[in-house]
Amino acid sequence: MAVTSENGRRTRIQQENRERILKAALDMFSRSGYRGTTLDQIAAAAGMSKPNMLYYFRTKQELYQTVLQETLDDWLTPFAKLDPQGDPASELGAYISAKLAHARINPKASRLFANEILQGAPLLEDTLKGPLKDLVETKSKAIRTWIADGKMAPVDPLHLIYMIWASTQHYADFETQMDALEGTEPGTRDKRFEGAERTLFTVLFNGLKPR
Amino acid sequence: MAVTSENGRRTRIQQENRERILKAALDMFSRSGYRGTTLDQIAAAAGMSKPNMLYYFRTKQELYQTVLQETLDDWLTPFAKLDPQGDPASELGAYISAKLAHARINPKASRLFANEILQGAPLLEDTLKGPLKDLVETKSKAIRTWIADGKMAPVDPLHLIYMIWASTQHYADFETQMDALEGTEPGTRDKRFEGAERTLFTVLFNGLKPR
DNA sequence: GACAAAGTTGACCATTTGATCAAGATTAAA
DNA sequence: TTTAATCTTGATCAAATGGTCAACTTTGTC
Repeated sequence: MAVTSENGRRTRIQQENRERILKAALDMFSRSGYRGTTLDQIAAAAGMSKPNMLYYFRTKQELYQTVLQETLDDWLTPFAKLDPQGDPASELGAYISAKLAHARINPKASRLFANEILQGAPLLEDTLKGPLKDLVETKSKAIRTWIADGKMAPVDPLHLIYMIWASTQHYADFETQMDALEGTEPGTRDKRFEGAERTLFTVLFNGLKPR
Repeated sequence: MAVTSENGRRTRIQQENRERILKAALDMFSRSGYRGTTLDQIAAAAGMSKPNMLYYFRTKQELYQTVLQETLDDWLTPFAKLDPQGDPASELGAYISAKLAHARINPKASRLFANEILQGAPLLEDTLKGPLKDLVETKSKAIRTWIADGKMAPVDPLHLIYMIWASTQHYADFETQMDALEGTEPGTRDKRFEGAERTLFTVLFNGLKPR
């Protein structure tokens, strides 16, 4: 018997437990990767027995894919909002801010995603080659238009996008390294994100000014 | 009996086999991480039996640490070469080129490193908090001097360093994503690295011009 | 060529881990 | 309160995996 009835409705308990499990799974998978995480760990973190957890997600794969899919949606949203009608400074600025906010608020999602890409993205291939690719092409076109209109310096849109992704996600994915370099006194993390935004704005805006 | 004699000298066979094992280990660990890689896989990739491999590296940990340490040295070298006496454009330019070259030629080393940081860098903590931290502080000082001398725009050195690390390493760590977005026809990869260098130079140099 | 050291591996072991199952406990609708 | 569906878990299993060992082969030195 499936855990959700045919009509797809979920009981109160299902709702709560699925949520607890997915949260625990994100915690563990984002830190240790798929193979590095055990079902026992997730079950313990979710505060229930392993068989009970497997009552909600039948296999480790299914659990992992569910977590991954949910984080991926978060990841795509801000990029889709980039508006070709706006001007580059405010649009790219808003995008950078959104990406940094995501790295600050939900670093685990970013790490899970990074982990998956590092392993060769076996489960992400379809999304990357489909929806993401389409999105990238659309946004690249917008950037090219901005350039043609003399609103920003001529740079390859693709590499500009990579640069923004890289230097924002870095604050989530490499947080361990930054903590080691800067220490972890309270407040350090917030200051870091402020500094990141200031520096990215300075470099990118001056760097992309039309000339 | 240890695999290397007390005098630390290695036989011809030891030399060759260690090298083969380390290469195979880097291949596997960089793709699948520590937990995701099995000794059987590494032994097979190295073309020898598992017990024989364990004759050269007594445990999986020891093998992993050896690989990690070797890649780490590569990672640190170009950064150490950044010369405060030079001018920012040529020094940072050379550094960016070196980092991109490293990402192009040895992406596996970069991925192994990224993997380790993502997992919380349990084995790298000492290096990060010691040698790397010292290096970062030294180079930050150099950048601050450049700024004080009016040779470049005022930006937080730490975040500038992060930005350079992020946007160069990205070309190794997220290669899978880029391949999915751009396809994998022959030549694509080389063109990508050219475009990366061009774009990074444009954005960073214009972005960091003194004003 | 003799022989000690170095190198090699099939067979095996103990532990970990994803998954199953039967049996019991809880929940909610009537 | 009854009862069927839902929820929960201890016990258990089979496969995978890190590591050991004894026996055998190869290498290099005299």
